[in-house]
Amino acid sequence: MKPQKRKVAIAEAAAACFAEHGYHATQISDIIARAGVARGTFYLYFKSKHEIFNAILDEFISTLQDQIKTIELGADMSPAEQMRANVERVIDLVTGRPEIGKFLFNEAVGLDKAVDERLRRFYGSLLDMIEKSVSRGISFGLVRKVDPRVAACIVLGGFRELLIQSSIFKTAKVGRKAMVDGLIDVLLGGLSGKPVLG
Amino acid sequence: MKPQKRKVAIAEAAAACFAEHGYHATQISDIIARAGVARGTFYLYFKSKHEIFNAILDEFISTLQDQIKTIELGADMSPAEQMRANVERVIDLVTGRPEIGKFLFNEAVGLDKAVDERLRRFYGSLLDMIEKSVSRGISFGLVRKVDPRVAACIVLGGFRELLIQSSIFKTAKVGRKAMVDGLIDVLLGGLSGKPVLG
Amino acid sequence: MKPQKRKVAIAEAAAACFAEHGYHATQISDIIARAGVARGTFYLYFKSKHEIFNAILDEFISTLQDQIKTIELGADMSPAEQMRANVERVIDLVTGRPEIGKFLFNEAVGLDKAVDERLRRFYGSLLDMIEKSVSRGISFGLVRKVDPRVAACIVLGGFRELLIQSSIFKTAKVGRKAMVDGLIDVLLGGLSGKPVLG
Amino acid sequence: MKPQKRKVAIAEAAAACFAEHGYHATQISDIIARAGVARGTFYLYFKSKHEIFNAILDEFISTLQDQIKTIELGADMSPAEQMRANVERVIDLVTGRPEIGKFLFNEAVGLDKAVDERLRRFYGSLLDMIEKSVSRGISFGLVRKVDPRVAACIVLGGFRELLIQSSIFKTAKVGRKAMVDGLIDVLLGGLSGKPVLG
DNA sequence: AATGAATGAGGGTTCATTCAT
DNA sequence: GATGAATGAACCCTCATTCAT
Repeated sequence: MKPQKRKVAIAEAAAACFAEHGYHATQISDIIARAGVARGTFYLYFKSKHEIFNAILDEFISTLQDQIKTIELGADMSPAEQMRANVERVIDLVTGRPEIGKFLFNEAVGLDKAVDERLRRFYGSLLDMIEKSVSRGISFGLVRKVDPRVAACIVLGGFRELLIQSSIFKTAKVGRKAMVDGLIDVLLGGLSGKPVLG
Repeated sequence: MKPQKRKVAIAEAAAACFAEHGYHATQISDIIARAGVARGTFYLYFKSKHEIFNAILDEFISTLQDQIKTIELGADMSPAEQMRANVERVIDLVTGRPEIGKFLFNEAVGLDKAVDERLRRFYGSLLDMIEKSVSRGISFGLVRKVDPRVAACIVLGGFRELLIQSSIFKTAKVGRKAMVDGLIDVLLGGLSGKPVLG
Repeated sequence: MKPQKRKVAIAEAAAACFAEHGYHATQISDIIARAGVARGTFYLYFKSKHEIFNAILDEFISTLQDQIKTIELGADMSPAEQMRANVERVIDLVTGRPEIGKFLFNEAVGLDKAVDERLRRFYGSLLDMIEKSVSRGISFGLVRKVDPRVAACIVLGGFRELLIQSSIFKTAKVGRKAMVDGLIDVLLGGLSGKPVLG
Repeated sequence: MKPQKRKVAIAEAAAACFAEHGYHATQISDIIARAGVARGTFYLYFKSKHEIFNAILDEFISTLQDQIKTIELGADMSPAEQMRANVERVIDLVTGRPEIGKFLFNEAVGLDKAVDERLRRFYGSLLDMIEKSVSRGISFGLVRKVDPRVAACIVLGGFRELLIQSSIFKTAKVGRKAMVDGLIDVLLGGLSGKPVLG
């Protein structure tokens, strides 16, 4: 097996272990057993348990990041269509590789200061992006006058919870289309039957 | 110091340590140093590190649970007022005792199967509660026809993210009133200026 | 309760615990629970776990010792009768207070150098006593010419094993009379139907 | 060093420590210091202190057991010769490896219920074996009519005590031949010059 | 590159003993 | 005398990492 292939195989084994049992409950023994390599081999490819975790985290963050495109106003698709496309890509990614969701939404939190900081920055950048889109939407009259930061939190948190419940925990039995439609419907249309706050 | 007081003191020290560094990074030595007791004293009050963590988790869950009342239709307050009161109580709790938020929103996830299951059930029950409220709201014409489960996820996840960002991470500099108003405004009124999806 | 009575009560509780679970498996908590006294009270009467064990051992050794009288030639009873009386007294003691047997035959061995040494000396003195009796018996023509030390070992070990099996483990279902008769019969008469070794 | 050799080396170090200081007084540190391995290495070969103790106990029991052959009537050697051969083999074993005697006669008693039970069963099976031999001896007229269970206890206990005193404690300075001859002489011929109890 | 035996720092827990009340 | 909360030294075991082959 080519070195690069072996490295990927080990990383995949590790990702599966981490996703299944979490960082601390995963031992190097689990990873090498799953990857079918010897203990020493593991350390030929990764300096430490910590390092492989971070490498996986990096890759998952950027993979997820890649699915999310900034919403442009003058593009081919309307902003709503762009938003829908973003949502669909993320849903498809997490549905297809649930370990990414487990990693980024569940396991990696509270592990250590550095990891926490990375995740915080990642979600912070998503929030900033959403906030900016909302602000621009407001200035173009596409979005109601709402607090952009608050709205961004709700969009991000709401979407994440929906993904966790439906794609990871499976407690919300919602199909892909229903998820996208429902998410957009609720976020854009709101819950109230009539205008709120006057 | 009375035994009960000492037990509380140790639990508080532990909660602070767990909130600050997470479960694994917290050593018994940290807890007893913070509580100012000897090693043996800790085990006089708690059987193990695991047990004290669970005890704290239990208490935090029920404290948080206590802030959330089922929304009744025929009560003194209107459903919207009841919802606002719930939101305010939770915000006040987490603002006043941020370690509760850290515990329930961050640290406790991915620790061990039993803890995960407990948190999942807790959030599951919140989701069920919200879902039911939404369903009832729909049947009474107070809420638009939306997917109640999807809506519940968005309400829960949106609220949680807002709390995390504003009360814990402080990246969203939003005051209490702005949080409540913003949350209710966005969730009930939606983002779109005009009706969406027809 | 009078101090002396309390001390005895604690010692009895300890003896029962030691006999039942052995030295190491017995915790101070077990002893005080059984004696119904507080932890501090225990240390008012005994300096340490070690000390109470030794005190009990001492008492048991001397109680057992008291049952064994040196066999005198010119006494009222014949040497055989004196031997029988010794055997009967020991059997009665161990049958009536099996914890003495457990202590002296089982638990106390291998605990620590000092205890081992005490037991060894105790058994050593018994061996010496028996050896002397055998030697005198030989010189008076009451006992065959045998190696007195070897004979002493066999007498002591044989008797002890019989006691252990019948009075403690109950694997040899032998009544008191059968024990005494059997022991004396085998030891004095030997197993062989005809003269051995020429 | 080959793994199997290392395992044996650790076991031997442990056996020496246990024989010298007993189970509880022996620390893992003692064993690994004696074996010249690191702490982790110990646990590579044995799951726990308890396990290595049991492993050694097992081996010693079966080694001892191997020296003792059932006495057959129609064999090449006479029953008396077979008995003598058994005795000689056991004496040689315990003399050559005194730690076996310490283990089986001393240390392992009162350690824990399971160990006690194992030893009890081991000695019980020896007793049964001896008892059967005595019974058969009686029915063939080779042995006097005695209580076979009582006789078995005396044979076993007498032999054990002789071994302890001569090969382990060295308080009975008896050579190998004197031990065998003395033991057989006393057990078969008895102490009394004339028939006892009629 | 690959292996897997060896390492040892580190942490959770126990329990005999002390001491203030 | 009596109490029982507090103490802390001691010890077993784990597991990420190393290194000789």
